[in-house]
Amino acid sequence: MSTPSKSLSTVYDPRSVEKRIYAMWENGGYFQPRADIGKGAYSIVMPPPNVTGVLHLGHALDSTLQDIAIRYRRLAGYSTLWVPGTDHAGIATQARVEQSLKQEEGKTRHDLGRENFVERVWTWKQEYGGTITQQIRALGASCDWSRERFTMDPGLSKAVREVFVTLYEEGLIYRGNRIINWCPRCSTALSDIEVEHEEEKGILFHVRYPLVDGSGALTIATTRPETMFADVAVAVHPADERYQAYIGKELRLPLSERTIPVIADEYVDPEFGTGCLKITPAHDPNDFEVGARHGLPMLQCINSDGKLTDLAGAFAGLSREEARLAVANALAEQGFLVEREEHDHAVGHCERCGTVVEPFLSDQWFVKMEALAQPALERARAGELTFVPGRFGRIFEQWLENVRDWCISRQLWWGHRIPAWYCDECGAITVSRDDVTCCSTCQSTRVRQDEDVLDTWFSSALWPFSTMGWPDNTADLERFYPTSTLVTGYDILFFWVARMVFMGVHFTGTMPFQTVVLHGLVRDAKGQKMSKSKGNGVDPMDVIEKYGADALRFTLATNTSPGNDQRFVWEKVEGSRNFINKIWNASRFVLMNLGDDFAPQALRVLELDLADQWILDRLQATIAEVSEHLNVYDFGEAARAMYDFAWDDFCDWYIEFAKIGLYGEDEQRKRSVQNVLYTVLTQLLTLLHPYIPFVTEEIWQALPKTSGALVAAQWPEPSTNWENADAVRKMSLVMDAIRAVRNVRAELQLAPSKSVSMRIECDTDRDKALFEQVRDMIQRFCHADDLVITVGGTAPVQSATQVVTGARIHIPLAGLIDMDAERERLRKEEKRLVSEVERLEKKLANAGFIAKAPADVVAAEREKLADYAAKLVAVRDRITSVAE
RNA sequence: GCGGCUGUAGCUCAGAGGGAGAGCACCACCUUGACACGGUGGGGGUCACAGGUUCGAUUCCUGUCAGCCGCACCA
Repeated sequence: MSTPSKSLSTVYDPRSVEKRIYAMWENGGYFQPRADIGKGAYSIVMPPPNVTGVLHLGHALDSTLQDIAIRYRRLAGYSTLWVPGTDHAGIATQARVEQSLKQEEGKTRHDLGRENFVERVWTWKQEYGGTITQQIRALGASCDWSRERFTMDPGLSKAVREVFVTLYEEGLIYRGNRIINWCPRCSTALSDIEVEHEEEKGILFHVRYPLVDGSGALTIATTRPETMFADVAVAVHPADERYQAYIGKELRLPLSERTIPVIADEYVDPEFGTGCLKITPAHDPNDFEVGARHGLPMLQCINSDGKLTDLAGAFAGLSREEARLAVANALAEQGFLVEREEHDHAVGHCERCGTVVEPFLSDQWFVKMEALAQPALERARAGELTFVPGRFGRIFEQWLENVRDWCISRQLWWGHRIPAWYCDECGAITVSRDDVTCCSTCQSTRVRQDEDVLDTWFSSALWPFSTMGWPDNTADLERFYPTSTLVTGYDILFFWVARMVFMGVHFTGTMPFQTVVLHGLVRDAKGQKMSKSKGNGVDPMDVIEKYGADALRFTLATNTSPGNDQRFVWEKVEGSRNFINKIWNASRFVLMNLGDDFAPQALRVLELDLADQWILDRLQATIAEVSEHLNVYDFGEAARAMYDFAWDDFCDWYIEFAKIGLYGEDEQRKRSVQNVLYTVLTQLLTLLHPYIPFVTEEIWQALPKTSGALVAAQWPEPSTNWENADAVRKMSLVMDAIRAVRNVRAELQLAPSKSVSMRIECDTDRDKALFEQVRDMIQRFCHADDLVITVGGTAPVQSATQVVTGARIHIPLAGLIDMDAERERLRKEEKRLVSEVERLEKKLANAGFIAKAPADVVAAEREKLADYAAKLVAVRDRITSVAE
């Protein structure tokens, strides 16, 4: 094992560390829930990525946030379980295997046959299924791989069957001939939410349909003239005076010899188009309803492959797109086309392949939503589910209030085959938990199983409990279900979260999780969505390769704010890498200064000096702040608190203060500082561990007397013993003084290496005592070889002067100082102070403010005014004494 | 049409009813015994606009404008 030490590189190298550390954790069983229940159970199920997919930044963000939540609870003493797994991703996986089949062998799945094809997909899964889980490991995810699940595992398949059959028996799953969303390219039905609507420019064709009796014509308006061969009526609004006389008459459908009736239906909007609506029940969901109301026939003129049927006569065989033009032209030639009007409308596209979705009449299986949505809704409204951020709760409820039945059958081969068998003898349907060999009605053995499989989201909806062994009553289910938190992107709120909720409520009687944390998308540097087609994607594995997993994690977690998108910028990763390197080097510093014989001891308050007291106060405040943010899943804010403490307070200030004690002669002082350094570092590493687990573990392993692994260490408690407002107040004065001197040095261009003399004139003996106490710090930080501290007195004219609370700091610079510049600087300072004083005087002169503002606010403002006023007096004095 | 998000420094973004913040970029200085993936100092913002509530608003409310996103869609 490499140890950070003097002999080692000053730059942390994640590549030499991460694999080894991960293997140590995984082989050590650290990711499995501890046996003793400790503070209680805390569990998360991982949103299962596509088994044959590769990791993208969205997964990386999602996994990082989950890992932070899990590692935090593990350190805090909970028995934690994070269940990983993958999803069979029906359409995507099938499409990929079909593609390779085509490329390599020039075959289609139909050439292979169902059984062989499915076997081929399983082989594919064996071969590529491990990629993404390996990538999740590379990220450092502390999930329990011994419990890894796949949606098509026997256990989970059993759960799917149980749910399907139960819902069928309850009448909540039914088979029906209805209009569904059909993707002609994927050749399967889709649910409503798998359709993406996009605004497109279209044409509204006005077409004249002549009356059979020759007494005139009605003009309908349609964007889809190619569907007119399946028209079965023209509808007008019953109250539309223009068309009263036409209701009940027959029209002759142009381009075909059929006649269709004019009907009246409230659905028609008289204001739109011509007020006459052609009714095509098999090709439009609204027309389907109208047709059903009026008992109209359902004719189909477009097939499942998107081409026109024989019903279209001469147009049969054309694609939908070709037919639209051809039909419009034919209508124009024959004088039926009255007008072409530009018309913007939203067109549905297949979420997966982008093909325009066809409303298609077919036999499909549906989940009846009302009975499932209602109880879920009631529980959500009763506050049984917490959303972070809260606004998603309303969006979630609105969706559940309006859901329509869920089409769950897919015309694919890869997935959970629908457990329904049709009898060729009597036509009955047998739905069963076990495979069926004979009809449950007539006992015939001439039964065949439904060809379709279930929507992948059907099995995902059961994930929180199916992964735990449901429907069996397992120990895990008992202990870890319902789960504590679900972390996922807001983009699958409806697809996944909502469905888990109603399935969980229905089948387990409880919400499947208590809290849902929704994060945003990771976009590219310009704010655009990353996509393969745009080629703007960033591979997380490249980031890990170049900067380490910790840097990637820290970048993603730091730049997240609840529910909002973030942009991926390489410079941010660089910043994270730099921070990690800073931690590494601060640790090296501590290690090389502890000495070989170091044994941590309890801190003895009396031995602590001001800087020690200050850093411990800051530490406990940081612990409290980080814990509070993590408790409410505010990952970004927690990270910021740690970053500021680590870099500013610990590295920039405390380590520099510590050097005084460390390099001094006082052995006891030295021990004391070593103990403080050790305490702060170990606790800081623990705080940081959920975000940057690798580097913190690596350092932890090198620290003396740390037993075991950091992954299983203890989260620090903020200790009230370390609260020390007095030390903080004093230190902030000291730091102000140091900054003031640095400022003078920089402005007067005094090289840092050039030492100076200093004279601090205090207002009171108390102030003098304070500066005497921190004399070493001031001299070291200001590089002052000579420091005089007095009460009152007069400084030489040839000095640069800074005024701080309670004192004036003079740096005598006879001959070196441009007094004109110094006077200018003082006047600038005077101006600043005057404006502050005026602002506060105005505020305090306001009677309303004095009367109504809280007393402590008024007091604080008065104190500020007094401070500024005193400084102003001092600055003016100085201006007078340096006047020419 | 309904609903939501965003608008703060050149860039990317935090923040909060009471003196405008960070990182990066920029300028100047510094090889000080953890770190140049570093240190010190500095410049830079009417917190989109207009009203309202309040002693006090960049923060809360309403509206406007701009950008983005859901949901529902009338052919």
